[in-house]
Formats: sequence, structure tokens, C-alpha cells
Amino acid sequence: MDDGERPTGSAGLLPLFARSSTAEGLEEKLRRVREENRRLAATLGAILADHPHLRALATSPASAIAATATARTRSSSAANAAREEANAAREQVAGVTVESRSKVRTVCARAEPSDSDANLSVKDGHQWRKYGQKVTRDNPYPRAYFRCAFAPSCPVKKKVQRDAEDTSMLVATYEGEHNHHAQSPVGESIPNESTGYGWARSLPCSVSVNSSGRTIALDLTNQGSGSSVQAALREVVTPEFGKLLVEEMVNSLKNDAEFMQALTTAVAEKIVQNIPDL
DNA sequence: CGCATTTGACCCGCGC
DNA sequence: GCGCGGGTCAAATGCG
Repeated sequence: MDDGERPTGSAGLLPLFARSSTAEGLEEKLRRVREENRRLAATLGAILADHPHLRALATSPASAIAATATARTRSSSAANAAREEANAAREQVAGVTVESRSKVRTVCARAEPSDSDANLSVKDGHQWRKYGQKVTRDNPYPRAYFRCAFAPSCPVKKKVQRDAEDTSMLVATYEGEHNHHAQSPVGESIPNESTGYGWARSLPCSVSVNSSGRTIALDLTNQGSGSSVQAALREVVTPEFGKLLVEEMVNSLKNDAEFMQALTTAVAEKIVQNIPDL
């Protein structure tokens, strides 16, 4: 997508990370950063003020967004796994439900239209090697078993199965934790097509959105050249689409105090990194 | 030819 | 103890 294009919903979002080719003074940069911070804080404050009901939703494990995806999940083949994790800590980002216990996470993601039953894939920045497939009793669609292919010693396993009732949904269950960084040896790049799992290990927030728009991953540690929330959002299929995504993301995250704190911290760190002399 | 995927067989845990 | 079902193994197969 053309860098010049920008989803309307993200207009003005974090322009501070835009690369400056000029040798404009660090002071000026700092001023812009501070101004941007003020704007962001004001915007978030206004949003929170306008939607106090979302605070209650966000603090409830059965929050609205989680309910949409989770309900589908639990009513189907993934119900057993989901029930087993009834006491698990829950994390969520718009459109994606992650239920986690210490080492088990269930992730719902919209399947790519091109995904066949034999080609289930939930991209998450890791390389996986399929080692088995099984048709389970309560789901006509086969369950695929994957191991992390990046490191032979990596204990992480992943199960992916199409939802029996909503076949456009994939349910991925992760077991264990990667003992290496989320990176593939041959660079399985996931520019705008990944599902969230990395946030479990890193602070949110670069934004990766799959083409269906139901899956968003945030990873602030993923700040390659030109990479930023703004840049990532530019890769969203259409400006309208991006706007919707932004709204959904904001709605689901803005009342999460932990997320906001993490976001603030991460943004501050990035500012410091971008201004070495600061 | 090497590597990833497929797929049938086998193992193991759990419920009856 | 037995049967069932989920999970894993490993040989066969396909593909680049």
C-alpha cells in the first residue's frame, strides 16, 4: 500500500514516529513528541469519558468483544478446551480472543478464505512444522498438530481446528512457551497478516491485521524501519476498514488499565530510543 | 535430493 | 479390564 495513503480513522495517529529525513533539531523533535503525547492523552480521556459503560465491559471477563468470538468457540468443538480453561486468565484484543492459563492459550481467528481444511494456518510470527492431523469426534473438520520449527528444543505445540459451527473461524490452541524469540530462520515475514500471540510475551503494539480484519496483533517491540502503529494501519486493506479496526481496537483496549499502562510505558521507551540524546 | 507434509499405526490416559 | 478417543510417531509421498 502506498505510504501516502492513510486510513481515515488513523489520521494523525502517532505521526511522531514518521521518519524525518532532515536534520531538524532534537529539541523540535522533543517538542513534537510531547505535543503528540498530550494529544493522545486528551483523545483517550475524551473517549473514556464518552463511553463509561465500556469500562465495566472491559473489567468483566465476559466482555462484549470476547463474548462474540468466545461464544462461537465454546459452542463448538473448542468448547471442551475452553471450559477447561474456565479459570484461566483472559486477554483480548479486538476480534481475537485469547484465553490463557500458565502455558495454554486458545486463540480464535478468522480463517483465510484460501485456507482449506488441509491447510489450516494461524500465522503468529513463528514457524511451525505439522506433525499430525486427526479428525476428532465432536468436529467434522480435522485438527492439525504443529510443533515449533524454529528451535528443535522449543516445547511449544499448536493445535489448529476449524470451528464446527462457524467454519470461517479457526481455533488455535498453544501449549507451552517459546524458549526463543518469535522469529523465523528464513524470515517468515508477517507484514499485515498475523494473529496475536506475540503480545503474550512482549508489550503491545505494532499492529498487524489479517485480510479479514478479524485479527489484530499488537507488538510495540516490532519497530522496524518505518514500522509503527500508523505504518501498520496504512497496510490495512481500505481506509474504511482501517477506521473500523481502530475503533474496535480502541473500544476494547481503552478501558484496560494494564494495557494503558503498558502502552504508556512502551511509547515512552520508544520516544527515548528515537531521541538518543534525550 | 532434501525437506516438509501426509497419513495410518501405535501409545496412553480416562471413563465405564 | 476394556474400549474409546486424543495425541504422537514414523514411513511414504510430494514438491521445489
